[in-house]
This record gives sequence, C-alpha cells and structure tokens, in this order.
Amino acid sequence: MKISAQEEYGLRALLQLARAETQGESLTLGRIARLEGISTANAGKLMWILNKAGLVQSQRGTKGGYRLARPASDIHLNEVISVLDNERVEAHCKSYTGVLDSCVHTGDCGIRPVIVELHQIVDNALSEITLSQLLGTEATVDAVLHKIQSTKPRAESIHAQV
Amino acid sequence: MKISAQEEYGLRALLQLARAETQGESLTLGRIARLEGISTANAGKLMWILNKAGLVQSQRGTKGGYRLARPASDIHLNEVISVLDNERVEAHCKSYTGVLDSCVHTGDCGIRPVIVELHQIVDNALSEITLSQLLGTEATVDAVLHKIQSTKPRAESIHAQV
DNA sequence: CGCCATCTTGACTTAAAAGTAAGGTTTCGG
DNA sequence: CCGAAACCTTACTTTTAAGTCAAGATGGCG
Repeated sequence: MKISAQEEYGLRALLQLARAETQGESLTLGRIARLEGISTANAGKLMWILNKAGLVQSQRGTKGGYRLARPASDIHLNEVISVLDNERVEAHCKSYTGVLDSCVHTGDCGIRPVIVELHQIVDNALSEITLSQLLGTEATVDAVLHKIQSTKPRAESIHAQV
Repeated sequence: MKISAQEEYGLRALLQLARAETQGESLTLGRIARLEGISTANAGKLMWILNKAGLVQSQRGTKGGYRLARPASDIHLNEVISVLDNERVEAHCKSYTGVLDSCVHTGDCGIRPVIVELHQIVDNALSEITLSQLLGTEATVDAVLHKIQSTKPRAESIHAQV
C-alpha cells in the first residue's frame, strides 16, 4: 500500500501550479521539472496526463506553459490521485475474471471487502483536502527554485524509506 | 495508491490459516496455493516472508505445513500489510536523500505531510481489524476448495479494475 | 536407515512501472 | 513569414515487482 511516483509528483506539480496561480503566473515544463527535481521529459509525460484529465490547461508556443484548469479551492486531492493511479488496478486476485463479483472467492473472501473499505477511507480523507488548503505552508516559487539551485546534485534513485 | 499483489495474497493466506486453525489444522503450500489460485512456487515465496516476519510457523516433512504463530484474534491487519509492503517505500521524491527531513523540499513541501497522514489513516483503520474478526463471513476450507475445483480454469493475468 | 512429503533458498524469467529520447506541432514576436 | 520557445506524441530503455524453477535441507514414518 503505497503512493506511486506519478501520484506524488503529480500532487506536488499541481501544488506548484496553484502557488504560481496566486501570482497570476503559469509554469513551463522546464520550470516544473526543476521544481520537482525530475527530468523535463518525465514532467512532460506527467503533465500530459493531468492535461488530458482536465486538471490543467496548457498553452503552447512562446509564453506558453501550464496552469490549473480550475481554482485551487476546487481541486480535491482524491481526484488527482484517482487520475494518476496507474490504470486503477485495485485487486490482484488472479481468480478474479474481470466481471464484478465473479471472483471464485466471492462470498468466501473476507479480504475483498477490506480492500474496498480501505479504498473508501483513503478517498474520503483525500476528498477533504483541496490544493488551496495546502498553499498556506508553502513558500513562493522563486524561493523554492533558489533553494534547489543552491543544493548540490544527488543520485536520482534514492527513495524515502520509513 | 493501491494494494500490492503480495499484500492481497498474504492477507488472504493468513485468513485461510486462521480458518484452518479453528479446525486444528495446518495448511501445506500446495493447499494454500490452490486456495489462492496462485502457483505453489509463488505461495512458497509469500509464506517464507510471513514466516520470517513471525506471523506464521512452518513445519517441514510429512504432516508439515503452516499455521498461525499467534491466535487469529491477536493478528491485526496493519501488521500484515507492514510486513508485506515491498521494502516499505512510501515516498518517491527524488530530491529526498534518504535521511529523514533532508528532502530539498522540506519546509516548502506541502505534499509530504499529506502522504504521512494518509499512511497513518490507513494504518489506523487496519489496526482495528483482526483476522478473527474476518472469520465470521468465511466458509470452511473444504467448501472453498470444492468451489475452486469445480470452476473452469481462467487466464492468470486478469486484474480487477474499478 | 531410507524414502517421501514438505519447506527453504537463490537464481532466473517475465511483466509492469518509471523514466528517457527524439521528432513533430503550435504559438508568439519580430 | 520566419525562427525560437514551448508543448505533444510515440517509441524506446531502464528499473522494479511479480512470478517461476530447480536444487537443497529437514522431519516423519515405516
């Protein structure tokens, strides 16, 4: 049970956009990538998904970039996670045929209800948080960029462990 | 944000063991594999992890098999998930150096607290469920096995989608 | 003792996610 | 109308998780 890389980067990217929005700015891919600490190619893929899902709007050409498609106060985290949750696979039981309730364990499976409930709990918790609510503790785009630039490079492949 | 295959199979395997326990039985790898609809090789790997973590006890040789290391009423789902959560990677931010609080976004990152809180919510929810609580709605081992055997084979690679 | 059933262990293969690269398209500004 | 800035799209590579295989170790039972 963990958050995927796309989910985490997507949340943070949207938060950066929300922050930029308060200053009437949009953010280019390169800028988002630097803010996130990922490659522009990777950021491009991410933003394309968010764009397709209608969470952000893109503007091509000079002076282009991304901005939120809706007010930050109207974007709830559960929607973001839902969009980025890779293919939304939620159960792995190989005895499941793809048709709801047609798992051979149906009726005998005490685990599936737990998974469903778990998903609802997470969704409820995230649905109560909007991007604008997270803005309070955030620094400005420029401050973050400056901090990142003044930090020495490090390996890309290190993951946070708890 | 999804449950991994190991987590799901592990939960169900432990539930099968809890059910067997009520009849004073232990379960062999082959039996667990059939109950789960996975290969014995895969089940072996899974059970070895649970064994190493002290959740189950194994007995080799004739009349061997697995049984719960503790009463089902004493095994909470959060412990199971924790053991099976692959390497327990919980954040993907590549600007994170592996030392707690040393992410370049620290202090500017509004997302990490959300992830931490989310994890706690899930853990709390799971910590209130024990294996024995799930037993109520379960059929007997024999009933499940019979049902599985009477079901036609199907592709292994189909995943549940919601 | 010796054999069989069973778990153990590590190496290997396959499948999925993450990340990269490159060429194409659109827009703006001169 | 041209060129640079910026996004779009597809294909490819790398990494990680999932699943398989086979040889080894262990315990029970005749």
